[in-house]
Amino acid sequence: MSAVRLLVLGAVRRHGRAHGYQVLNDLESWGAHEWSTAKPGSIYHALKQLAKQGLLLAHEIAPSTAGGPPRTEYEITRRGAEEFLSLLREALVSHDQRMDVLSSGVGFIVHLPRREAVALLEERLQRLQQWRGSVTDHYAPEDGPGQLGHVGEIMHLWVHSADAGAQWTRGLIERIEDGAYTFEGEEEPSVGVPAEDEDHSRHA
Amino acid sequence: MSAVRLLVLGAVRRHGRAHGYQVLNDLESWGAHEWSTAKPGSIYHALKQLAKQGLLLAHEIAPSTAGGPPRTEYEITRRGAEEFLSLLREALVSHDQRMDVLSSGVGFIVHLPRREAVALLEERLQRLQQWRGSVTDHYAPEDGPGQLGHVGEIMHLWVHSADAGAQWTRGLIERIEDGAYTFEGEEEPSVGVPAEDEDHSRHA
DNA sequence: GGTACTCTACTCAAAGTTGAAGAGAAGGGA
DNA sequence: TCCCTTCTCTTCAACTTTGAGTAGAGTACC
Repeated sequence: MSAVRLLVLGAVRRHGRAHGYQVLNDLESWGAHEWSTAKPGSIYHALKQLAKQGLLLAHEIAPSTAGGPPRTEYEITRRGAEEFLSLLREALVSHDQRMDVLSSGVGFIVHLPRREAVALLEERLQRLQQWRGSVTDHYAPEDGPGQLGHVGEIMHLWVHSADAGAQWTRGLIERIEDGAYTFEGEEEPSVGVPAEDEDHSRHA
Repeated sequence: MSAVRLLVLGAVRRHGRAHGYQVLNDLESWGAHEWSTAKPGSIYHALKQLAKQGLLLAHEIAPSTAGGPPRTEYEITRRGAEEFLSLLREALVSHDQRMDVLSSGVGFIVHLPRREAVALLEERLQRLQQWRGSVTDHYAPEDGPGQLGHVGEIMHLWVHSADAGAQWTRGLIERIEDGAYTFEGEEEPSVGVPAEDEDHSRHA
């Protein structure tokens, strides 16, 4: 899964209607050019592909002043919005070793209801755990331990990073459960709100 | 930088001469199919490209039994070996958010002299540190802290992962300095060796 | 001795990514 | 006014990656 689709879809969604350069600027303002593969080429390409697949609707705009490049505005479709949510869920849940996917997911996390966000992050924890197990298995089969030599350092690296990822995820879950940020369907900025009624049965 | 070139070059180097399928199996035996993008398509493609660029030499093998696909064996060239070392150094040093590059680097680290390995990892530490700084800068400019909202979680994620990476790197440096593993130019399996004479001026 | 499975070995079209470049408009100073 | 730079907006060729497909050869069962 590439982060670009999620990023582009999310950016267009925010604007209602946007052309490539706006999307570009949006992503830049989020710092996305630092941590993702979203460069002009990829973005314009993604816009075209998404339009071809019916997830965006392309409107050709004839430039009023005559001259200038033919610009195209894009609008998100119903299917596009669905795809956005589905990519977002996938990004939060999956242990994809590429951090840009996760970062994008975090960037859009407030577009989900608070409860779902927590549930997805908990699913993420489980998958991390499971993957950690599969790594240690793969590198310590029946030949006994310590036979690996320096290649065992690769396993070490992955385990270390899985643990760090899990720790970060737990921190985020905690902050969200404590009422940080404003999620989909919530109105008030949640500063110092007491536990909400509908929320007292978390972890159910 | 893609991990595939390094991986393929390293695999061919080990064998002296290898065809695509051997490389594939090699990588699989290192678990590389789990943590890298090295799939059959990428590997065959990389072999062809590397040959085209003069880093590998292609030998067409006419199949003895007549029939079967036309297989090609590859041999590493002098320039290929140089490129291998250069990619390896880059992989160890660069903070490339893709872990497959680092993993490949670790997998080949013993093909460098012990001293150089340590030096490169120390360089890596510095770069991580520097990058960590640039992330916190980007997300906390002049608008005062705490204005970020949930997007600040992205920064949190990156900082967390930079710290985890640094910690792992320090651990590896320590193990290497303590004599673990056998590096380029060393003969004996280094169990319990005392500090070597040529090595007492590390950190110079 | 057929048929089903797995292993060896490679190819290809479609999609994604990179890095550079193109071309008009807008500002600003000599 | 003319030139220079910077900003807006997009395209393109070259390269890489993906995911599925092709195809022969061993082997193993019943």
